[in-house]
Amino acid sequence: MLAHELDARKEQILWAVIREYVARAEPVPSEVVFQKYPLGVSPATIRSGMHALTEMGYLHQPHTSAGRVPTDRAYRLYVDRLLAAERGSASPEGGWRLSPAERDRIRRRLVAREVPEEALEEAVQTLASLTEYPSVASTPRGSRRLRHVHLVPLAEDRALLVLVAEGGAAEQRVLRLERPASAEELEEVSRLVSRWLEAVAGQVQGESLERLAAQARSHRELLASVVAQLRRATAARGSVRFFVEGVANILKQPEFQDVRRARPVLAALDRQEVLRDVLLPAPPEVHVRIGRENPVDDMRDCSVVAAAYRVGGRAVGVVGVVGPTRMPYARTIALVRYLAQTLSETLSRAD
Amino acid sequence: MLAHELDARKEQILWAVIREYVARAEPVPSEVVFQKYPLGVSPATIRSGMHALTEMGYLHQPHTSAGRVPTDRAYRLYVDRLLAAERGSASPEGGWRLSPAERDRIRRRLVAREVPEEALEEAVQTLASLTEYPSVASTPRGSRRLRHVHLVPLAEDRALLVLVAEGGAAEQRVLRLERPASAEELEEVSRLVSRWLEAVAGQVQGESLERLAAQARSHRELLASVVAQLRRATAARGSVRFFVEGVANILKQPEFQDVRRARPVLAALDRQEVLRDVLLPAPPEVHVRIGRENPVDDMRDCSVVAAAYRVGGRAVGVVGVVGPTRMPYARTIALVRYLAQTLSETLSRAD
DNA sequence: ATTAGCACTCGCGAGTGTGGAGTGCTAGGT
DNA sequence: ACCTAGCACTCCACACTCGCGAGTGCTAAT
Repeated sequence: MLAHELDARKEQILWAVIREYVARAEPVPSEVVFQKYPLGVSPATIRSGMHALTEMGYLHQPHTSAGRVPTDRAYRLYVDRLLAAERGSASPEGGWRLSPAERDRIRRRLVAREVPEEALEEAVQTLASLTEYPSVASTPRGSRRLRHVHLVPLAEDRALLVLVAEGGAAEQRVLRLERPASAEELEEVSRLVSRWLEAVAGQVQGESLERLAAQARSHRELLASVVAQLRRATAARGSVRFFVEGVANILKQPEFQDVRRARPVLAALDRQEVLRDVLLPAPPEVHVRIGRENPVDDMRDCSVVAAAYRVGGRAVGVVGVVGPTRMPYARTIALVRYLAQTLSETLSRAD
Repeated sequence: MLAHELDARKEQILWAVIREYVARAEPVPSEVVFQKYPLGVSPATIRSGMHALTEMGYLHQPHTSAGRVPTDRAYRLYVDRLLAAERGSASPEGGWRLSPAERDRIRRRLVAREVPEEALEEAVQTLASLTEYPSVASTPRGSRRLRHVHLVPLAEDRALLVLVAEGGAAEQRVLRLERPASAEELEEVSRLVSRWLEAVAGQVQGESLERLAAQARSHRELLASVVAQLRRATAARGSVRFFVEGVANILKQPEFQDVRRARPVLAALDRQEVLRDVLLPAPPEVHVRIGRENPVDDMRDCSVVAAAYRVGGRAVGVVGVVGPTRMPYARTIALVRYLAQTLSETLSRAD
């Protein structure tokens, strides 16, 4: 930690190297910075700045006669500045505005997706095609509070159990009946359970469910099945699945031309538990994880940009992309943020 | 087509080259065949046989001083023989028996998956881990015949529309109500629509739905929403999604070490419409598509082994794997077949 | 018809040389 | 004190050669 503060010139040089490297994917020499970025000083001076930045850990030099490459640390500083600048002013200096055309494209693809799954699928597809990175979304984590249940007769030996959660999300389970039940009986049990759910304010817990089962002897078997399914359902509601799209995009990136680099990343994207670790601890605002900041070692060459989406004001899931650390952060952040926001609106409307 | 019939020796040589190439992933020289496969003739004779097979289009020689590689045509012949042999006898010569341990592993992972989605997810995961190839399953194509519907009150302005299809599969949609409806009204409309569905034997078509809407003036708006959702739902029921798992596996294969070869395949696996083309026309029995037999050009270096799974006797979806053409077909076929069968049982039981 | 022997071809990896890119340093200028 | 031009130095990337080894196809012998 030689110097936390970079003087103005070093910062200019650093920004230049980052921008240039993001575009070229190759080490950036002083000459290029000199020509493309009007810093008003000669290549030699730029070199000396780059030298200092290298010692400070912001730049890396693959070998003696190579240009410089930004480190994770450089990107981190850059992104922090970016986000700070955005918060600072309405029309931020370092910010990025999506073109109206793109905004429109996103909106169009997401409106009128009634079924949440479809909306999510559409969302990751859109994100993957706009960013050209693998894109991921988690399924909404439903409220664990159930509001009421409904039993719908299907056949003599089967009924459909409809669970309605707080917020209106519904879910269904097929119930096998040990002995045939009349429509009236089903109706009665539905009402019984629903009333009870209201009574305990929707908080369903194992033991209380047992008590309920014990209470109503007359419908013993039927209630037992319902309880069993309720328990499974509440357990399952905690679990999250992921929609992933565009994994092949990662192979377009020059840094992943070597299969040995690409495979760990692709393998990680295949594993649900990895996605959980990488994506889920995303705070409501846009979140950026750069290189080794990722909790999974296989992702050390990647950055994750993610944002939570909301249903009815509550953050219930996450959308994001996984790309190389060399990434146009401003644009990616803007895209992910806008997509999360649009998705939130879509889902809140449908639900 | 110089000779459709291969004499016994040529066939022996061809089988040897195939088996050896599947194991080594490198061109097979006559010497290796001579040492590992007791054909009772010298390398020189084997060479002459290989030469003939090359002219017949069953083997390929990458360059002058290289061994031989099987062509698509060779694999096709091999697989045809394999399947024919299986049909011929109970304990087939070229057949492959899964070990009891593996059968057990498959069964264990699939039993007691109530929700079809979970079962499919589990199925592709299992298949991917056993074969080490990308694995795919299509969601069950539901019957388009609806049996009855149920409206469940959610809030003042919303109701849940539960659609029950022939066979018992159910599906739900959230209905927004333009004006509040009483529980009784919902009940009445449910019954109305259901009765009508029975009347037309569950065959729902656009125009008839219109007529229905016209009939019952008293619930005009409510019916209109229901009809709209019904139409969407029947449209959606035709659509199929795919579960894909283990795509990174393809990068383990030596033939896909070059990103330029791997990318088209991974990109194809990302595209739903490609999966549709490649997988869906699978007849009930196990189906094998080798190399250029695939309808998609990007898959020309791959083979697809797929089998339909059934619910209640009706083939409703497909599971399969995508691997290199160099593939242990006997084992892969056995795995896919057994998995499809087990999945069928699981789903038929749950549904 | 099969086989041993052999000449021939071709791919592959090691080793080498060279051009060029980009730096770091230093001496001199403002 | 800071900047810059010039230059020596380092090291990579690429091309080129060379020789080895692998595996074949042919031929002549059985």
